[in-house]
Amino acid sequence: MAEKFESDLLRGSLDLMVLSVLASDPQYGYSIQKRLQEASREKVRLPAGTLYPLLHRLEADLLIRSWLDSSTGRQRKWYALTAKGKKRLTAQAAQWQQYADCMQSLIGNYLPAS
Amino acid sequence: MAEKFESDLLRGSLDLMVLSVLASDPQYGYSIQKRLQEASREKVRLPAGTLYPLLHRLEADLLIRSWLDSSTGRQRKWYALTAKGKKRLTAQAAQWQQYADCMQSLIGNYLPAS
DNA sequence: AGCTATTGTATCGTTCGGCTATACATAGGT
DNA sequence: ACCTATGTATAGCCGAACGATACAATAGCT
Repeated sequence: MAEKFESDLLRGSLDLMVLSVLASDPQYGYSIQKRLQEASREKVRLPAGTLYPLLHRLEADLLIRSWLDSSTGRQRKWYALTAKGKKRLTAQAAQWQQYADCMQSLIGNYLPAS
Repeated sequence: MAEKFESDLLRGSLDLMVLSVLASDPQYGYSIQKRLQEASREKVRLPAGTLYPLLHRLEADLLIRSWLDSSTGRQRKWYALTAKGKKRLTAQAAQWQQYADCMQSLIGNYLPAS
């Protein structure tokens, strides 16, 4: 129970996960981490060394934008989806769906009876 | 149409794909390549530089075993699942299903109307 | 006979993302 | 005083997927 997914499984999907978390409302790094953790029932636990470089990449690609909030004593860096990011989210989600369908048809026979 | 999946999406799933292709009957490298290509409707096209190292890894892990067939003039290297490989296949398939469910719940809202 | 595409296996070096380890700082509880 | 949780960040390692390249036998065409 609560054993993490293999790292390589996440590869190529983490961007999509983070974009989807940011879709509903702005978040800061740590809250993204917690949300993902919660939404996946502890199966996705992004180490800081994964999360922050990822956010920097997304921002460099203009998929998200950020601003600092120092008003709360503890400094937080908030992130929000850009228009480009929203487009990317729907595009990536659609592609992921196709990919999942493909995998499903390949491995369907070897899945435990549901 | 027939545009390939991004490489990173495949990452961590390729092992599973190949194992599933080998589950029904033994195959040689080139036939695996073609089967996967066909089963995915051209969306998965494994380059030789990906496929052969992958097969060597699986064999080193004792998930598959191989033998040469030189009787047909053109030399082929056949691969078959080992008992360990079969177990790995079902385990990986189950894990993938969980992962897919997790992704689904995350991105479900941003999927095009089905 | 010569040419080309397909079949078939293999390795080298590059690229790039996720990870561990490390660093630093504030807040709250005991 | 100490420890945990919160919060952001970087450096360096590791390993898988890839493009390029190599080599060889076969099939089909003209």
